[in-house]
This record gives sequence, C-alpha cells and structure tokens, in this order.
Amino acid sequence: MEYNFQEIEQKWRKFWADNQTFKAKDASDKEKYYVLDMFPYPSGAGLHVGHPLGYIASDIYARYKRLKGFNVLHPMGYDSFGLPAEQYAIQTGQHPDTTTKENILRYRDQLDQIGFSFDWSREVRTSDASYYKWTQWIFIQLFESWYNNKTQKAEAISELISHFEKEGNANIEACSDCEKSFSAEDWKQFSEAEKETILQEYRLAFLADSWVNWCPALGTVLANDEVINGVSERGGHPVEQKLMRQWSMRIKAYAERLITGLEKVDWTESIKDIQRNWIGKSVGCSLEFKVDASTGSANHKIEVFTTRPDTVFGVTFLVLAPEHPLVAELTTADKKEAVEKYIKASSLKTERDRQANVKNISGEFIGSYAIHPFTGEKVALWIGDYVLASYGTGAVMAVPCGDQRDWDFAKHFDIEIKNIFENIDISEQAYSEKVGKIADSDFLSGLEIKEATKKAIEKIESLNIGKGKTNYRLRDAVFSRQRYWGEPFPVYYQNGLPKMIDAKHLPIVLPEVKNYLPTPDGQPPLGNAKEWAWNNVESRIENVELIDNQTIFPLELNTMPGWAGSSWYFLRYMDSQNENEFVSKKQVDYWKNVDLYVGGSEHGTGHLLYSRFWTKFLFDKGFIGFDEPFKKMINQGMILGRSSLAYRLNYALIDHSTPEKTTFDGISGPTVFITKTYYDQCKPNIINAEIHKNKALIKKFEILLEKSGVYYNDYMIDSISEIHLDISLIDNDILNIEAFKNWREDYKDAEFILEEDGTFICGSLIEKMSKSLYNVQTPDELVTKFGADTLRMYEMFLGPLEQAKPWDTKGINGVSNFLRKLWRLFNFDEQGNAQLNQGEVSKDNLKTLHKCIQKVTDDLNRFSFNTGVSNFMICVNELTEQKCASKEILEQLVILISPYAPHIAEELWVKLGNEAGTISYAQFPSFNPEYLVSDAFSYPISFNGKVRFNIEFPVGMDSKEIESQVLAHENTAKYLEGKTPKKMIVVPGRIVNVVV
RNA sequence: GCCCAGGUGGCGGAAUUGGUAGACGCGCUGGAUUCAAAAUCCAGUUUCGCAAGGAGUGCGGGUUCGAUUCCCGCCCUGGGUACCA
Repeated sequence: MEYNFQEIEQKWRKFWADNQTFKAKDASDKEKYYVLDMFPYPSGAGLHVGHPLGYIASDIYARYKRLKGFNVLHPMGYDSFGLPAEQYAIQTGQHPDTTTKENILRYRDQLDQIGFSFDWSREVRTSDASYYKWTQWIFIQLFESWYNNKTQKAEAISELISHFEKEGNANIEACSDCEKSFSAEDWKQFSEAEKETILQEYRLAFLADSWVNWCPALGTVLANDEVINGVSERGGHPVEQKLMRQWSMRIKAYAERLITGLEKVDWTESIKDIQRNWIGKSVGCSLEFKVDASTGSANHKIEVFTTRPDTVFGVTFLVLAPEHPLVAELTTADKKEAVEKYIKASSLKTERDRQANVKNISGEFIGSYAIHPFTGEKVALWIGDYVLASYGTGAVMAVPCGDQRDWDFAKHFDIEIKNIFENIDISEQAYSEKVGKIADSDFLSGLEIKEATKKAIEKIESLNIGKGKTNYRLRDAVFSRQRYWGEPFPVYYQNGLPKMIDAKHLPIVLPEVKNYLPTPDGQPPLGNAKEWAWNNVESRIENVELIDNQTIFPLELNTMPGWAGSSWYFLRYMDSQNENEFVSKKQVDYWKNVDLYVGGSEHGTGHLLYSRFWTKFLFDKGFIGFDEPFKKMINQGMILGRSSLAYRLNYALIDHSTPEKTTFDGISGPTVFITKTYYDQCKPNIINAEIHKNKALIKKFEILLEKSGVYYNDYMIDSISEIHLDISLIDNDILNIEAFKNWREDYKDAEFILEEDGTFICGSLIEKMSKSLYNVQTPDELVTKFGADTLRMYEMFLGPLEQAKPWDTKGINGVSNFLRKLWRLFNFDEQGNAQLNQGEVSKDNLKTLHKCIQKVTDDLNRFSFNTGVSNFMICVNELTEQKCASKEILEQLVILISPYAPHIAEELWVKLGNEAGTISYAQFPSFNPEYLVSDAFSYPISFNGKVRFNIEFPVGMDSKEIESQVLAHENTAKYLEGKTPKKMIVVPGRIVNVVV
C-alpha cells in the first residue's frame, strides 16, 4: 500500500477538528506552557510560504511540549484592523469588515491545510467589538493613571489629585511635561479646564499639541517606528512635521524599565540591542550658561544637556536649535537679518532634506555671548540645525576637541578649538574616546575622564548650576490616527475637555459610514457618522451638557493605531470569551506570560516595545502578575523569493539597401532568448562588441534569423535584458518552453538559443517575494503536490530558523522521499496491514533509535529544527538498511516524529494498533545511554609524537576503566614506544592526555 | 559613522564545551532493475595528484599538541540606527 498523503492528511485534520484535540484546558495539574505566534494581518494576498515558517516551528515546539506532559496553550488570531483594508474600501466601497472577514476565511483555510495544532476555540480578532471593547477599557485605565517616579510605577490619577489638593505639586516626582509648580491653594483656585490641562501633563494617555509625523498622502499621523528614512513604512509616501492635537501615550515613563527588563528575558542580543538603541539612554548632566549682560539680558540662562561634563573647559561656543525659544531675543540687531533667513531656511527643510545633507555644515552666529560658568570667559552663541529642538534642552555646549560635529563646525566657521586632553593630537580630528586624562581644566586637570565626569557633576550640582540627568531618545507615542478602520476612542468632549465614557457603556462600536475618506471640513472619516457620534454620547452620558454646535462633535473622531490591539492580545487568548473582564485574574495567574514567542524581528521597535509597555502598566495596576509579556523569543528569518530570469537579446536588424532602415523602422525579427551559459559568457561586459565576439552564440543567432525568414542584410546586437519569468514555468532552472510561449501573448513566437543538450537554462536572483517579480510561492500548491507533512519538514529543513533564506523547492523531493521511506518501513500489505515483528529488538535498531532520540531531543531544545529533520533522515536510512521491522522501535520513532509530521504519525500510530488521537498526548521517548555504547577504543585520531592523543570511548564509562583500557590498547603501545606514562588525564568528551 | 549578525563544496547547510571538516538533503556521474519511462536501489562526488601524498572553512597574523570554533588586524555581505549632544 502506497503512502497516500492526501487521504491521510484530510482524515486527521477532520479528526482533530471533530475531537477538539488541541483545546487547552484552563485548569490542569500539568505544568503550563504558552507558545505564541505573532498573529497575522489578514491581507488580501493570502499566505505565502514565508508566513508558515514561524508557525511550523512553534507548532513543532507546542506538540513537543504536549508530549513532554505540559498543558500547552497554543492559540491563533488575527490583527484585523489595518490600513490595506481601508484603502481597499476607499477604492472599491467594500466595507473593510467584509474584506477582512473574507481574507480571514482564506487564511484559516490555508492554515488548516498545514495541520497546525492551534486551539481555535480561543481565536481573537482585534476588529471584533467584543475584543476592542477591552482595548478601549485599557485606554481608560491609562487615562486614569500617572507615573510615580518615587514608587517607579503607575498609580491612579485620583491619588495625584488628592495630593495636589493637599500640597500642590511639591514633593511629586512624576514622569510629566508639567514644568510649573503650584501650591494646594493654587490648585483649588484653578478652573476645571486649568486643572484638566495640568492633569493632561501627568496622565499616561493624554491629549497634547505635539509635533507629529504627518503623511499627507495617507491623510494620517504616523508613529516614529512607522516612518523609515523620512517616508511612510506603508506606501513610501513623504512625511512632514506638523503640530497637531493628538492622543499620546507616555511611554517615556517606562524608558528605564523597558531597558532593565530586557535583562530578564531570553531574547537574542541583537533584538535587545535594537530596543536599547531605540530607547537611547544617555547619562550626563544639565548645565546652565548665563547670558553675557553686555550683549543680552543677563536674566537669561541657557540650559544645555551633555554626556561629557568632563570636557566643560573645552567649551568654545554654544549652539542652539534654530527653534530654541531664546533665539529671537538674543539675536543682536546686526545679525538679525542673517539669523532670520537661516531659521526660515531650516524650517523649510523637510526631515528628509536634513538627513540627506548630514555632511553640510550650516549655522549662524547670533551676535550675543554666554558666560562660561567656570572660567567666566565669553562664549559665542550660534544656531545650527544639527542641534534638535526636541532632544535634551535644544541647546548644546560645543566642545570641538572632543566631539567630531563640534570640531567640524568650529573648523568651518573658524572658531577656536581648545585642547583639554593630555598628549592627544586634535589637529586632524576630535578625540571622542572615553579614556585618557584631562588637562588644562582647573579642578579637573590630571583626572581620568571617568573620574573627571563624576567630579564635574558634583561641582555643577554643588554650585546649583545644573544636575546629573538621564535623557532618553524614546519619544512619547502618538496614539491618534485619522482613519476609519481602527478602534474608536471611548472619549467624549464636554466644554472642550476630554472625558472617558463609563466602562459599563463599552464598547463604542465603529459606525457604518458611506465614505471612508476624511470629511470635506477636514474631520477624520468618523466625522461622516454624525448621528453615531451624537447618539453614543446622549445615550451613555447622564446629565451631559453638550455644546450645541453642529460643527463640533462630542465624540472623539480619531481612531487608535494598529499597535493598540496587538499590545495585549496575548492576554485575551487566556480568557477569550470573558464578557466581564479583559482577562480574569484566575486565568492570567495560571497561564502567566508567554513562554515562547515566535515572530519576525522587524517588530523590534514597534509591537514588541508597546506590548512590553502595556504589560508593565497592567502589572503596575495589579491586573496581571508579571511585567514582561514574552519570556523567550525566537525571530524567524524572512523567506526570500527566488526569481527566475531569461535573457533576451536586444538587437536591431539593418537593411543596407535602404539606408538607416532598422528594426525600429519596421523590420522585426523574432524575440530571441539565450540560455544562461551564453549569458554568463557575455556577462562581464554586456556591450555589443563582447557579444559579437562570442562566435558560438552569433552562429546560432544567425541560423535562427535565417530560419525566421525575415529579410535583413546586417544586424547589431545591442545588449541583453534580464526578464523575470513566472516560477511555475521553470523546473530545476529548466524552462518549459511551450508553457512559456503560452504565458504571455508577446512571447508566443519567441525563439530560443539553447544549451548543447537542447535545454534552456534560466538564471536566478534572490529577492523579496513579490507578485510583480513572479516569484511568490503559496503553500497551497505544495500541499497539494507533496502534502502538509512534507511542506512542514521541508520548511524546517531549509536552514536555521533565524536566518533569512531564499525559498527554493529544489530539495523538497528529498523530504518527500524520506516520508515515503518511513512509510515503507512498516511493510504494508495490500489490505494496509503492517507486517511487523513483535518483541525482538536488535541491538543495532536500538542504537539507531536512541541516537535519534538523543539528537532530536537536543535539536528541539535548541530550536534547531533543520538538524532535527536531518537526524530523522539518518535514522530512517539506518533502519531501512537494518531491515528493521520491530514494532517497538517504530512506535517510538512515530512519537518522536509526530511534532514534525503529525498527519503521517497519527496514521502510523493507529496502524500500530493504538487508539486514534492518543499520540498527541503520548509519552515523548527518552534515550537510554546504554544503547549508545560504541565500539570502545576503535582508533586513535591524532598524536603529536609526545604527549596526547584522541580515543573514542563508550559513553558513561568510568575514567579508571578508560585509563586501564587505553594502556592495554595496541595503538597506545605503538605510540608510547615502551615508555611508561607519568600521568594520564581523562578529559570529558573523547580526549585522553597521556603525559610521558 | 556607530551597534549587531554572518562569510564552510556546484547549491541549501552540518560540525552542541577547541578534537576524524563537509553530516543530511539537492544536483551531478556511473551502475542495477525495466521493452521503455517514472519510481526504487547500489557506488562515487571539497580540491590538486595516476598514486603515495598535499592543500583546504573570506584575507593576514597569533594562542594551542590540535582552531570552522578562541584572540588581534583587515576585507566582504546582510540587518538595525543616525546630526540624540
């Protein structure tokens, strides 16, 4: 009986679904294990072979953990709010909900085909009102909280208010934008609006006018991580800075904990680095420079932030950002014109231009001076757009000897460069290393840089002209989007002040709109749903006083960004049906955080940061008992496409009898493609002369032209073009010429210059999978052709999980053959009964099996699934060779392989006489080292003539035993040449040191 | 520029703490089986050499009895990030 994967796989998929085999139990004596995949955005294109890579790996691991006796939670869902569905809606009028649901059906169908062990009863969709109800609820919690730096956690805003009532904002250490101080008295006299304005500066979710990345083409704002090189991540549209009133998240409050928390998670160093860089912690101090009274108002001080207070005696000028608030006042009359011109010019520069002209040094002297706090010298004030208004204090103290940009600036404008480093030459460039000694610096002279830094801060603090400070590059996250297809805010406005809609009225359900574009008067798309906005408020808010003005909406019309729903979804899986809580305490205390998270590293600065932030917040508020969401993470590499290329000769036919008449004037020869060999010969120089030198190619080309019957009397080959071909036309780089001719109308009459053996070989190129490059491979066709088990094993076999790698189906036969070999081990007769031996197990069989168990277990623990597949192949090859037909051996092997190839394993399990479905929770085999005993002391490996050599000895053997056997061995005698060893050292592994 | 990862046959890639480099698979070559093909099976396949034997894990050095593995310098590829003071 042949291995009929189609029948088998269909049968078991149905069995698993009917019996809910993988439904996770909420209460169990077993230890829990939570394996999670990053849930997909259900795009219209469906899954390609890259998507399942991580899912297969996590599925293998989840199945392995079940076999190891864990209660495994392995859910799946959809991140179903997003831009593409909305843009599709704008184009076609189709409701995003409709297209999203269709796409989800397709995804589900494709996922099901691969045989994942997901617990679908827990599925979540971020765009379901029953889900985003809780996203809205979490938003309210954030609004009602502030961050207390003393306790290092988020606390209720009501506590902050009662503190304000008692003693104003003295003795409050908060993460806040509030700069003024007020007393309890002040607070009581503030109007409601004034109070709220202050509270907004403390809330973790707050409204603020902020400079945002505005993308005109998309009509929305973007978060920093959604902007790449000055253009939008989606679509690549230009992004500009715009001041807008937006909801934001005070993620800065968690900057420090987001860094320190990385120490307790098991992630790769590279992704931790990405996060550390993104948060961008820098430790230094602030320092005040008084403005020189002769040139400006002496009351003004310029505060700078520096990480190098040790270099303070090297300061020769200060640079302010062009937008710095003091610039206008401190500019002297004679410099006014030039300075204003400069400010204008830099404000017109887009973010992109600024980035493009990094090497361009520009700036203006504004005419006035500051006083050096230690030397009392005058230091010139400059403006320059290399200083950013939004980082630090918007002003820097320039130390040209210690900072390359300051050095360049000083050189360019011919400003003094003071050297304050001992024995360092700074004539060619700045010295920015942090080792060495400081010189010519008063109380810092002679100190090591580290010491000097400490001392400088002490001095600055004691003089009360600054203090030690830590700055973060991380900006607060903009949380408003001018979009339709996202979560509505649970926010209404009363007298212009934002208020939360009571949680009992949630969810605020997304309305139907006729038009998904912004309204003519510039409101976001939800502005098209006037009635919805009014009704929601009137029906939910008691005694609400609404501003009776038709143009102002009482409800927030922005929606939340894509990362809102994905920041907490892993919690919802634990209790997805709960209508009363986002997750019950009982469930979250049992399942805790995700033990293994699998997904791409491209989310390093987005999703992974935001979900850590929300987790820490929910922890602070006592809703959950842990503050890191993902304990261990594996980042699977991207699967790249392998495009196929054919090479087209671009040539002109010339008719000398009618001068200048060429192909372009009507003589058309056939489209000619040349096989890869000829292309490679011409490749180094694709200029006509080189092509014409290739005699063999030219001869074939001429024969071809002759055959085509076109009239010409000369020709000129101009160049060779690479043409992308649909990969379905190619098998092992050999082109199916007939299929190719039918592929596109213009190639119907194409001619081919072939290899010597008559085939046409295509070239290839590794690049991103894309429809337009004809290199997209969907899993569907492979599942049909080879089966899900083969696909699963093949995707793992391709290479290390974490590496980016090209997709290539060349080797899939090998995996397919392997599964058939495995099937054949069972010696099925016509009736499908396995012909196996019971009871007798050969030593060789045992050794093969246990070697396999040992290696495969190790591979699983190391997430090295590619070597896992290889080890199965070795095992099956050996068992085939040994003609193993032992029931006991095969039963163990089937369990072992079931995480990788679950369908065939289920079938074979039943064929062995076991109850259907029980394999999913069977006992994972453990290896017995006794069976791994090798033939001891078979051969010495190397010998340096004097002291050491390598010997293979049996696992677990006593070292005394080894010593005596080494001495007794004939090879030892050969090397020792009659001498007695002084000492013998047995090193774990396979090394024996014999000292003569 | 800075940070991180990587560089091994014709190809994807193994080599877990320094110990027979190239496992396993693809491809290729030869053979068996077959009327024939597919499928299957057997043998070979880093390179130079008829062979004995050399050389060999991006390049140059080093440590070591022994280095793909550790150290120093360089080159290349991929990823992250960027006037962040």
